Amino acid sequence: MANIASKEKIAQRRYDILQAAIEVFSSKGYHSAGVADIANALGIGHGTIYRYYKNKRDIFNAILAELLAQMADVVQQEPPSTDSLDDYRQQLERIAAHMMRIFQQDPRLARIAFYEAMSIDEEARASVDHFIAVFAQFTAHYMKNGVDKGFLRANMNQSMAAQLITAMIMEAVKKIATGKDNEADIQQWKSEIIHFVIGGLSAG
Amino acid sequence: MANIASKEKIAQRRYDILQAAIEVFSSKGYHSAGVADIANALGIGHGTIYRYYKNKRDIFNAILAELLAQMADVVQQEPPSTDSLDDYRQQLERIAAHMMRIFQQDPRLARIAFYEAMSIDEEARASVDHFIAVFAQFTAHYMKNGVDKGFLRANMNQSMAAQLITAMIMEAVKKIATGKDNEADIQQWKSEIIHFVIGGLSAG
Amino acid sequence: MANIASKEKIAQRRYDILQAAIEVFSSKGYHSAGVADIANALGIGHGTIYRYYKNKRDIFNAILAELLAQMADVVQQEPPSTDSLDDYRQQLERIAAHMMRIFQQDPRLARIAFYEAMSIDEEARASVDHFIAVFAQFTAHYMKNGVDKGFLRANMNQSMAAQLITAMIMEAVKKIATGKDNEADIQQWKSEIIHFVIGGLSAG
Amino acid sequence: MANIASKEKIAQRRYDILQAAIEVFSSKGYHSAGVADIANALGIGHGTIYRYYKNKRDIFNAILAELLAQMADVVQQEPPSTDSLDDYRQQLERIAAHMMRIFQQDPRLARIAFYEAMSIDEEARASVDHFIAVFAQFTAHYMKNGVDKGFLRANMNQSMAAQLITAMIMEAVKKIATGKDNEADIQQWKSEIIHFVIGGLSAG
DNA sequence: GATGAATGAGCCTTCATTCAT
DNA sequence: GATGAATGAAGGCTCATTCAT
Repeated sequence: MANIASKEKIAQRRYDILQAAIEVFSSKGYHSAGVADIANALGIGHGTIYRYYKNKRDIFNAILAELLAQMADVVQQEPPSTDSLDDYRQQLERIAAHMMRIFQQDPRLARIAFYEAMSIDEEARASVDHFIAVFAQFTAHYMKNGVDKGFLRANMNQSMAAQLITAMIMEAVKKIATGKDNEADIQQWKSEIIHFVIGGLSAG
Repeated sequence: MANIASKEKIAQRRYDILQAAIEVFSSKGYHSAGVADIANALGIGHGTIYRYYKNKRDIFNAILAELLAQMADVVQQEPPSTDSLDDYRQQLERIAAHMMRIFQQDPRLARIAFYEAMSIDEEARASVDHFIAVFAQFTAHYMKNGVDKGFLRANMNQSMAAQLITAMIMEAVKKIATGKDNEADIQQWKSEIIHFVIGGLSAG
Repeated sequence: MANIASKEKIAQRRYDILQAAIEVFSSKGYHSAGVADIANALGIGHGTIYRYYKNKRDIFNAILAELLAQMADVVQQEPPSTDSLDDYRQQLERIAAHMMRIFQQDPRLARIAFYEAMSIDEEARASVDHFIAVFAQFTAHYMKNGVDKGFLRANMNQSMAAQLITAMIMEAVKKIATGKDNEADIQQWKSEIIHFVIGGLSAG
Repeated sequence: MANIASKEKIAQRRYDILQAAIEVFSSKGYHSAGVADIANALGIGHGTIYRYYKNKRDIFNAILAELLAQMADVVQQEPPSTDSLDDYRQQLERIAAHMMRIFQQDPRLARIAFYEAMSIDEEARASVDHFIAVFAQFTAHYMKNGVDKGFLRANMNQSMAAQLITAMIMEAVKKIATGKDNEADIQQWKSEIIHFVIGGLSAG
């Protein structure tokens, strides 16, 4: 029992550190932020941090992993295929909405994933790139399904198209995280993306 | 005469340092790269660097400024308006091609502009963001023209649409810089973007 | 309790660093001395120094402030006025003796206050100059009292006379700190100063 | 002939550099001043300086040597002995006046001799100290003469008294150089010093 | 378990000096 | 003779990480 309580406490501490680190990394940037800044934000000794994370880099990893897992959920919750253009449109809307919601809830994550992670080291960048690639692969998969079923046009480079759609979604995500876009704006971002995708991809 | 020769030499040295810095910054990242690395790459003393640039940050600024100027040329060389959907399509193609060419010629610049610059400090990030915003404004302007002339649909958020187009172009640019895409791939990227834009925006 | 012990330790460390810095600054000079020299003298890492003082200059400031405070005590412990030439003579003796004792105990301080401080920057110099000025003002004040009470001659420039007395005391101080003067020498220095002052200032 | 002209030119250049160095060293301080600052002040290349002086330290040496020589003149022009208290008083006045004039003409020298020189290295400090000692020895010599001839009291430490007189003169010199004392002030400084010395030393 | 004192690798930057032109 | 480009020693300072308490 004590063990369980202890485990919960540990988990809580790890979580608290992560939250503080998100705040610190997103406001000062990974390189300018010090481990001591994170500890200060929590009112704990900075040595304590090292009892929960191997090092500064490890904290960032944890943030990133958690965020990427959250983002991965977006596609994993989707049915692997749709049966009509309208179905696909709705799926696209759900995915975009879901993705935007993550960053609307915690806009600081956008800076961490899209800016800081890209300049720490090869591994961090690869980690994000890999997620984006996987996301794009899902998208490509949806499109292949649409082509196979005939509701999307065949003469496209599915991979590239998927990457462009992904880029549009990510762009909207960044803008929503960065700016002060409200719910109506989010609807518009989705609407504009849908226009491009449906208009650009639909068969005939 | 001596003065002219000297000025040329100085310009050459500044250029050499910039090139070495591009290599070093893009391969190790701004933060991990030292001024000494740049000097070593050139086989000169690191003190010499400071005769040509105020400090490490100043070198990065120069790289960024040069690159953004090059990118700004892309839209500044374009006519401010087009008269038909086909004209617009061609303009879009030119812009995308031009932009991709810059990074195809020196792919290292992509990492510098899109990754490193975002994590150095507020100023560097703002500098890139501002360029992107201006670029998107040009795009928005082209679209307003199309709406006014009736060859683009009126029911769009011009600003958002412009930003999404910009995001697609930048995405293609990054991919071309990062990957080993050849001329054919570049054609395809353009083609896919055109499909999205024309399909998604055209009237009727 | 732990806190108190900690505070004591911190105070001790600050004191140790100050002592080492006095040694290093007085033997090599402020400019030639490195923070690493101070750390080496203590057998500690140089980074440790920065936990106790903001920077090299701050260490010097602390030494100087401490010394000037000690010197300020000399006059602040004196009664503001005396009633006879003999009283005044005795006061002068006390002041000179007190001042000389400070530097006899730690001769290295003389170099720091009178030589190094003068060449670090405007602020350090002003700091010493200000102290000297205040000291001279006290002296001038004592003299005005003597003139008012009639035991010192009226036809003098009190400010200048005070500055000259101060200069004599400081000169003796420097000589005592620099040389290997013993107790007897100190008595003589005092005696000679008294001769000048009493002989030069006494009324009638 | 060409040689003579050349020698004159060289001498002129050395002199110009010295003057510029006096300005630069006295305004920024020896350590903060760069060789380039001196060259800039003259509008010449900083490499040129090294054709006239071995190094930065050598320039300072030259300034100091020149100044000390000038100061040495003050006592060397004096008769080795005087025959009455009044003669001695007049000699003292001449010496003080002469010394003050040097620094009134070029107040920048005060900072160089009394402040900067003390913190460069052992040699520079020794150089100034040696001059002061020699100056004090002359003064002591004058006093021994006075004691021998009976117009100065015998019960004094001639060396210390001489050093105190020297200190007073140097103090007045510094004040005159630092402040904006006019001719009348200079007279007063002399007057106050005389009062101390004559009052403090005269026999009976 | 928590703490924060200690550490030193590492990096930017300055500037006196040299020397090829 | 004059120049200023090049150099690299030198040093101040930061901060991630360790570990004794």
